[in-house]
Amino acid sequence: MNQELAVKRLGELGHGTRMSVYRLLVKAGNNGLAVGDIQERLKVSGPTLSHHIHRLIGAGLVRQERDGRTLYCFAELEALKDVVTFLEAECCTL
Amino acid sequence: MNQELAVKRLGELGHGTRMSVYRLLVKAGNNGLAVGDIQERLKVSGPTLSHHIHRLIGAGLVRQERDGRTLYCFAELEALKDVVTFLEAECCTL
DNA sequence: CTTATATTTCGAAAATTGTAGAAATATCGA
DNA sequence: TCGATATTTCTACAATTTTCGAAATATAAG
Repeated sequence: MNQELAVKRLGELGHGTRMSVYRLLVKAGNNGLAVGDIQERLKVSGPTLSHHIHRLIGAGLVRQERDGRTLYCFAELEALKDVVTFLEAECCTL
Repeated sequence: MNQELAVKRLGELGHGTRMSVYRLLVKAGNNGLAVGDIQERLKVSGPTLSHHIHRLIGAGLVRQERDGRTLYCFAELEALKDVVTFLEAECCTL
């Protein structure tokens, strides 16, 4: 994990809506959560939610799988764990 | 640690220059680092550096102490540790 | 094939962020 | 007091981000 990637992931999680999306996905676990379900829980428009989800995907923090008309989203837990490892190693006294 | 504060801190660290500043300060430890020394290491103008340092201060991640004409900056390690604790507790499977 | 559902892409406006030159402030030393 | 050093504040501009309505795409069901 290099600084550039860690910074990118931190930046994406440094936004209330995206953090809320990520936490919902973590809680949803292996079942994942449909985009529509996320939208129902957080109150944000479809286009806005889609935008944020795609930023999370771009940072490797979220993955999607389609099932028919429904797109399920999943948290990429390893991606966040790598960030935490980076922070502990590089930012907590050296 | 609530989500709002965690998000704020994550957002501030989600910027290359600010992350570099923070890491330099962590490495500097109890001696801290003068603003001028930071500026010498990272290549960025005074006003820009000042701006970023003040954002880190606003998030509680950095503290300053003046000694004569020199302003020393210090990393607030506990602030980051709290963020890490938040991430581990809230974002790594529940 | 037509309609309904799920989600994205397009396009555009408002807000925020990042940047640095110029000027201002703070402190020291002569 | 005057000049030098350290840093900030002011100001303004460019770039990015955030947001969402409208239109487009994808898939399923009838």
